[in-house]
Amino acid sequence: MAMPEKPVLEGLETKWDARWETSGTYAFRRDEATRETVYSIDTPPPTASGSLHVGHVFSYTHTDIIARFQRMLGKQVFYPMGWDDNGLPTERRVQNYYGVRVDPTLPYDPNFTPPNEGDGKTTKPADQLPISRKNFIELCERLTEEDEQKFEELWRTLGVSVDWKQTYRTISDDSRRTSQLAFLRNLERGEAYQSDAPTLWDVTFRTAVAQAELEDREQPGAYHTLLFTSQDGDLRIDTTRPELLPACVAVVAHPDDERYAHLIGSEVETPGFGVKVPFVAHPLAQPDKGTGVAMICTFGDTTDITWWRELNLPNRSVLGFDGRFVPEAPEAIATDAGLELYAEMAGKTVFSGRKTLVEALQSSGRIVGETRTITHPVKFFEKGDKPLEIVSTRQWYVKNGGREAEIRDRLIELGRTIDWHPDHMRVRYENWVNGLNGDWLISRQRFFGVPIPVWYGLDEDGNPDYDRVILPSPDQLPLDPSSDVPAGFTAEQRGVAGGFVGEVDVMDTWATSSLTPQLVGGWGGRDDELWNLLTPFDLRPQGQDIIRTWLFSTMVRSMFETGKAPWEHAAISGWILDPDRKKMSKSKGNVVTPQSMLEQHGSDGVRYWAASSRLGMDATLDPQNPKMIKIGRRLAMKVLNAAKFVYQMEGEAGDIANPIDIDMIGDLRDVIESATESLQDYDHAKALDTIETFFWTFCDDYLELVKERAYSGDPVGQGSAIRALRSAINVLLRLLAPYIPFATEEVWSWTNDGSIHLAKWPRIHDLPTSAQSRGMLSAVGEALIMIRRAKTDAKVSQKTPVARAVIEGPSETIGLMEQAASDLAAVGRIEDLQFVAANELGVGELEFVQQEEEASSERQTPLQVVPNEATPEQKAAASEEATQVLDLSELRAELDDDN
RNA sequence: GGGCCUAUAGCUCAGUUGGUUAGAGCGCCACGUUUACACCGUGGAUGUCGGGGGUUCGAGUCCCUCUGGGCCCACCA
Repeated sequence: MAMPEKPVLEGLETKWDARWETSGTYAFRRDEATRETVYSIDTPPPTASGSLHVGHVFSYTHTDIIARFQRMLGKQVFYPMGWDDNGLPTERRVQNYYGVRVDPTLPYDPNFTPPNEGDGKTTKPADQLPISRKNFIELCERLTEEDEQKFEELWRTLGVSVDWKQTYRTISDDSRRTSQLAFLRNLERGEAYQSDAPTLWDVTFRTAVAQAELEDREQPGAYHTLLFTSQDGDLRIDTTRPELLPACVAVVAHPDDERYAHLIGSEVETPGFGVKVPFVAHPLAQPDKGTGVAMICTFGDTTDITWWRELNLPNRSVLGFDGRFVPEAPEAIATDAGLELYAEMAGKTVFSGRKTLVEALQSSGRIVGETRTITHPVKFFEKGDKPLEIVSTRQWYVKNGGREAEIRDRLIELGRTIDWHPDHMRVRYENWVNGLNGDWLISRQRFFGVPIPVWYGLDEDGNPDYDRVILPSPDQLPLDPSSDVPAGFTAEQRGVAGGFVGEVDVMDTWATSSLTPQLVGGWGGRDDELWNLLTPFDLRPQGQDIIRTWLFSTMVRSMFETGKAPWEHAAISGWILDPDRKKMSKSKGNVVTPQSMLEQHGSDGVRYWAASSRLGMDATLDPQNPKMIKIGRRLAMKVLNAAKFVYQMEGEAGDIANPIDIDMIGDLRDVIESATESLQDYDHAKALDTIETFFWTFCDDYLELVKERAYSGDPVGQGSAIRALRSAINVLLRLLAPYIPFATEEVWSWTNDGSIHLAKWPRIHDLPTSAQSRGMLSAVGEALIMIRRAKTDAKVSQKTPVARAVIEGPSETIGLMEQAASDLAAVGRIEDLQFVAANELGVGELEFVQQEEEASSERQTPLQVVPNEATPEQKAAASEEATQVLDLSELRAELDDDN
């Protein structure tokens, strides 16, 4: 391919993405693969309905660098891409985009067309058109497909070397089948079970949520002091949730609290409702909180659940699934006044129920003192807008060690079998495992997701008997129990006494994405050969925020299925912070769209920015001034230009004979060794630093130094230089290829047929000389700097000819410099270049060294070259003197004569 | 309350098992258009290594402690 007159970065993304696609550059060549030669990646599936942000670009670049490195090492890289279309984000987006909502009672309409087709408007639920579940799911599939197209375009622009034939969607038939199969196997082995128990509940979405989906938010609240009645008279109890008083089942104090010891075992009466409840003791009660006595309600918080369980208390729930007080008062409320009070609260929300109760008790004098407002952390569903309530419902769970120490220990053990990058991320995993307080709740009362594939038998009254679980046969999968019929039944028996009813819940989105290795790897009899080829996967790359969800849940599923960890390495990327060191997020309005970033600065530049951060380290990005991206762009540009410069040198490559050429290649050998080692250790940033540092030295010093010789016509010197230059460029391109794949591929194409990304990673025995570096390049670089500085100090062009120059320094350094004397003289335009050993004190104790200043009096163009070790005073003196005697007009004249 | 990470030049960051005078890039200042590169080149200035204490011949590095920043978990009466 022809080398362009003036190489540019613009357009390289489109050009090369298309060629990589048609050439199948990144295709996984299965027939050529064995487990030993495969490098398999368990790529994170981005949420299809979200938008990609710079954080994605950041972490996917990290993964891509590893993928490209491994590919160049000769591995068959299995690098798939998946999309997570399950879950609430999709559901919500579809509701708003099409203006619809699910009504599960409606029949499927095959000719349905959505009322709206546009993004950006949030329609109110009242305006949304009710449609059947199946129609809704079809819309979800349609919209996510459109989203996935956009995502793919972005990844292609970024140069992520994914094999686009290896893609999966978590809503596809295969994925649903895999997910349901894995669930049924968990069920078969007793790892999945259903239980009717208090559950954290989001009243807006009307679904149960799992521990991993919780987050605390600071909320305003208020302490009220209620007066209960004990055998001693008034008993003061502080609470922030007075509205749960009708659900009060006991009051509790710490067993060692002497103030209340005599009351333990007695009964007290609740204010307003007149219910007698036991006074119990429990170590979780904190004497210093409030009055030291707490009321136990079903259920105000998770501590209530613990008390309720451990103290074997009755359940008097008052909040319904909609977060409102249920119509019927708990049976324990028997007084007329109590029933009347409850009737006022029934049907109200938590907020107005509280108001009603507080006003009633204040007027009857059973709330005393001032209410004290506070702010305190309250549990929320991470995607929800209202505080979670706790309701008792039947739900499906998968064991995760939250209740069994033995499972926890195995999970910790498996976590130690994988290499974490960085290593301390393992601690986060272990902290999470050790802090679990319940099994994994996988059922969700939602519509879009993978259905739980079971039915229940109906008794003779037509009520479901949840103990009679009817299971499908594996060949029925994937299935939807609300439309499919279990074996041995007919469709007419659905909902009929003695018949069956389908489970209406779907699985948590993590229940499917915890199976990404299985989804993409052909598990479950779909492709056993592939599964054996890929597992355990080599790499799980992901963000640190989803260690507790994705990483953990994948580990759980793998432990139950295989008894092993699903991967050998986990690479954890950090956050993107804005200039104020805040995590970037949509709600803060400080996000930059990756598309605009890539368009504006080019993919190689953006990749460079991402690559300069180590795994696990947060990176800053100032969208107004993306410094690192600009530097990356400059590097890519320099690669194009330096390579072009080298390739346009005419002349035959000869043997590497010149000492400086040998030494440069020797330095390059060290770079290859160091960069390879870093990359094998998943330290892409360190490798890049090593490569880049050498590359700039190569351009600024070596290339400048030898270019005169490369053009000289001296067959030996020229041949050596050209050979060295071409070898070095060739190696440097390959070293940089994982980082800046577009610029390097462009340059590679000028002199090669195949893709650089399928070229072999450089090895030291490929170099044209096996000699070790003696540090000549850096010594000569020093000399170059001295010469340049002298000219800069003299305020003359670097091109200015010099009659005589003397370089001083320690004899060892001088010796190295001397071997490049002719190159130095050529680049410095020095007629008479001499080297003088300075006294032995040299390095280390410079301030005592008296440097002799050399000056040529000939032709009155003195150039003083002062070794870098000189003190600032000496430098100043030298420069001053030189300036004084310098005849600039004469210099200019000489320069003009040259031209 | 428990845990993890982090603090080095104005900014973003390197700094290996402790070892001469702590580095790079950006920015800044000065100079310069040279057989590729103005999306450019050359050179220069820039530090209480967050504070305090300790170990050591020697500490940015190891230990203790305090402080700031970030994150996770627990608490939620």
